[in-house]
Amino acid sequence: MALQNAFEHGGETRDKIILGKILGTNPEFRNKVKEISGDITEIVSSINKLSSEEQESEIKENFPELLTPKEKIEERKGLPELKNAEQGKVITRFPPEPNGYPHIGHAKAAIINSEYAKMYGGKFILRMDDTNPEVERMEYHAAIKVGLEWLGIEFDIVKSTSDDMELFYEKGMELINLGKAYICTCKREDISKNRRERKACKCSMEDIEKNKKNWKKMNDKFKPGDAVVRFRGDMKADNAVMRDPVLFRIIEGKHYTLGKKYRIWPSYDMAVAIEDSIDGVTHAYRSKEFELREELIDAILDALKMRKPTQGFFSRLEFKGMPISKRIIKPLIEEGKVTWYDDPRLPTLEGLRRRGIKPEAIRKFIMSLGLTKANTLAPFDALEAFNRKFVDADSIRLFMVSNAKKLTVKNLPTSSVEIPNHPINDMGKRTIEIDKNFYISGDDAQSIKEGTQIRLLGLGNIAITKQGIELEGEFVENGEKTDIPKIQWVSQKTAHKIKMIIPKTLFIGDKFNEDSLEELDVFTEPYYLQLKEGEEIQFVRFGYCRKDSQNQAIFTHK
RNA sequence: GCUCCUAUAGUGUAGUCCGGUUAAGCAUUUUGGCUUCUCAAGCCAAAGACUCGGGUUCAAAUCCCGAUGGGAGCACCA
Repeated sequence: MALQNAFEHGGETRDKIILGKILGTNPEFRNKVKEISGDITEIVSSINKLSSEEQESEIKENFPELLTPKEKIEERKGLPELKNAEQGKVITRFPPEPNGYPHIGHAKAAIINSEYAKMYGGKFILRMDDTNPEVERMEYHAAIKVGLEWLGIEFDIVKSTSDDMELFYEKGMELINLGKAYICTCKREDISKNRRERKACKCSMEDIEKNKKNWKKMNDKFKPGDAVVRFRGDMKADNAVMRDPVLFRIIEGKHYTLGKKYRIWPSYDMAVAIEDSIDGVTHAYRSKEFELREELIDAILDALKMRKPTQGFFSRLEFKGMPISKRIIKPLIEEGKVTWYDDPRLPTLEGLRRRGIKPEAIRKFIMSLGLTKANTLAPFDALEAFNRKFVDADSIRLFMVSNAKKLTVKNLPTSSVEIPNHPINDMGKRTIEIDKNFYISGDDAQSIKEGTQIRLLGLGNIAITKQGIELEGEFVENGEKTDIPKIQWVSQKTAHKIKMIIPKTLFIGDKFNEDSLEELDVFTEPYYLQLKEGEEIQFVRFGYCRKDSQNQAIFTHK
């Protein structure tokens, strides 16, 4: 063994390493460490005296099997195992609030939870967490559904938290009757101040009868802000969330599905605790800003003697320079700095879709990030790499020239060429009508020298006879030379002009990048018009792009 | 300020729970090479990491203590 190690590490080994290896493979030696370590030191020093050639021949002679390369360790596939999980009995859930457009962060929560359900052959619930009528809208509700559908996520149950309003009241009443909750009529600022200073207010001293009366008053007399229901936690707790948090409050706004039917609404903690418990959720995973709520949710369920789910947390996912929060995106839209939530510079699902990112790539990408709690500020190119793999196999290759320069070619033998749509896969061919007038890219035109040859891809070699603002060339019969620039081209007579949109990082540091959207006028082949909207294409030597419309393409990535 | 979470190559992670069979695996990025009528894809190779300081131990990325960096909570938002 020592011999092998020495050989693998440049002819030198160390006794500590060998000792570790022996104890690792043969745990029975672990209580005899003292006895064997002397032997090891001896063996190691004798081996280190040998030259590496001697070591090698020694191995060949006595232990030839050691020379076969070591097998690589296999990496764990998929997500880490769940605690307390039983095959077939796992229920997970994704509870978005319909208060905005879905983004990559939603995708992470939805994908992780749905993967877990799949992994254990369990069920997956979509629950619209709609307990704040002031900010929720049908528009967002619909957008979330569309986004999830696009991602290819399937649900066994779809519901809304507000379906269970009567149950919340029932449980709220129960908590009041148990003395585990009380009505607080203090001012908002005082509550906040007391929580900060860990002081109880006198409302918390009121008896159950008074609380019951006040609960009724919340339904009719009290105005929003006059009274809230608070959980009797522990005002001295280190975890600030436990300092008598709000369970119910009065909101008079119109709910997007229930209208004005209710005016007392449960808070997040109350709603999540009850819902997860009655929905049978076994594992509740959410992003880690909720970590402190774990204790509270358990406490609420304990007080009600209800079943508790296993909770877990993962880091938030954001991209460098791509804001996720409505607080930042909304003003950008209002100022016209981005067009809408589907702007390809945005990490919204709509934005990613429009940019040409495939749902499978998002799924793979998110799975690759794992369940870490360390902050993830992923670079976009990691997502791009996954996407490229999905997109490459069935992206039609088309010619496109930017900053077009004219090229006139003499002696062309044909008036049309047939070009395959994909270099490897059979995706058919297209025929391009040509005459002597071409466009080539400005960058290429500049680097070409007079008197040299170039190859127009799919067409043949051209000897350049004149360089300048416009180029001239002559067709070369047996264009066998391959060690020359090979460039894409477009026929002038059929050239189709489109706008190429290149999205870039939206923010540099925390400053809006004024050059985050580059627009180019480019020419492509008429075949572009026959492609479906939304199709992914690769403009040869330029990159992958998504057809946005007949006159516009969006650059996806290299 | 108080409380909690977190720290592995340029980047993202595996390994950490239960210390040794791995002088740290994978992906991405970068750089070379092969292949090619694309600067794509594919194939091969190279480069590159355990935040710092103590402690425990024969042995620490792994356990303990401390420091430092990053994030979150301290809402009648979720």
